[in-house]
Amino acid sequence: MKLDPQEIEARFRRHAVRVTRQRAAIYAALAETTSHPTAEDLYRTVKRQHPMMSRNTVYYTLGVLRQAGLAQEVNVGHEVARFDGNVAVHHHLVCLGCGQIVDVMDDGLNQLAISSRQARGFHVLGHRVEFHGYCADCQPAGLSAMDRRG
Amino acid sequence: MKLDPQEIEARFRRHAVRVTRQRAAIYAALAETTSHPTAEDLYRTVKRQHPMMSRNTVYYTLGVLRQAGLAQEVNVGHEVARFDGNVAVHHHLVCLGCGQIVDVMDDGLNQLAISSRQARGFHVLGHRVEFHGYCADCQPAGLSAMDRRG
DNA sequence: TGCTATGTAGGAATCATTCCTGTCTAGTGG
DNA sequence: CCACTAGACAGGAATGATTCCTACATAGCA
Ligand SMILES: [Mn+2]
Ligand SMILES: [Mn+2]
Ligand SMILES: [Zn+2]
Ligand SMILES: [Zn+2]
Repeated sequence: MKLDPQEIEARFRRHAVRVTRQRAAIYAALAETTSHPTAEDLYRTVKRQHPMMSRNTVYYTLGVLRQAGLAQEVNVGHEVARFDGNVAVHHHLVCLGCGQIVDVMDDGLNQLAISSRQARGFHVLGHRVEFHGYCADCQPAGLSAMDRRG
Repeated sequence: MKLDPQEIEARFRRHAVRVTRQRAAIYAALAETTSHPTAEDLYRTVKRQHPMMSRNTVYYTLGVLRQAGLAQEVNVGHEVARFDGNVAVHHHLVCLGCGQIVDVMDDGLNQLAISSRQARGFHVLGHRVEFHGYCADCQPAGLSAMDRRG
């Protein structure tokens, strides 16, 4: 959904992030999609309105947004970094075929704990769950509807 | 624990992996540790016994072992790839301070499911849970024992 | 024991990300 | 409203893990 420039500016100020055209454009591109774009995706998107935009600014800005808590990095497998403007606690479902990443909002998953015996003295701060499988468009041919049940 | 060369050869043959000194050495180094080493770690370890070993062979072999189901890649954050000779289904606990990765074997975590409403037509094959926090050696100074409870 | 598909060593190439440097400007205080 | 300065920007160079390429070696098999 389209994000009001005023709202973007308000969020930046609330998080002590300096307001610039480039940042607003990058954040808008990130926050208005649920596709978990790469830095390069954002660069291409934003370059349409800002032809002078450099990749460096995209990377730098993503770092700033991340530190400010306005964005997070999502890592799937060892592919290029993908970014998420949704900073609510949530998890992901990844298609092994086309690489798309879908949000999974599920309170149950947010409650996962680890037994203290397994915690090995760690102070655990959080966790991340990543489901993988094939999306409807990528189901391998040999996979029948029956196999898909459950 | 030390792994018998005979056992290594047996596993290779069972998984239709050609037996070479280099592979046996790489697999031994990987399977005898629980530290989830990087390719570079394995290269350095194995190079002591095999001075001619090339990095390429390490990468190539890790690919072969992975396809054969004798190793898996573990990705934490966007750091360099780490490898795991433990192919049983299990999860990980990552220290945000020193980067160490500890195995978490917990049947409960292996049972996680996703509601069909959230599955969005995906055929889900598996999932991965990654806990993060600070290990005993890396607990931030400001963190008291009280905070650590729970 | 020889053949052939595969593996290996070493070096070049790739490419996402980071680093560097010289402008430029948002925010601020006078 | 103006000037100052910390921080942001563009563009290009550097980095570094991983992959690619190629000529030589060897495991597995008849
Ligand atoms: Mn998300
Ligand atoms: Mn493990
Ligand atoms: Zn797909
Ligand atoms: Zn630690």
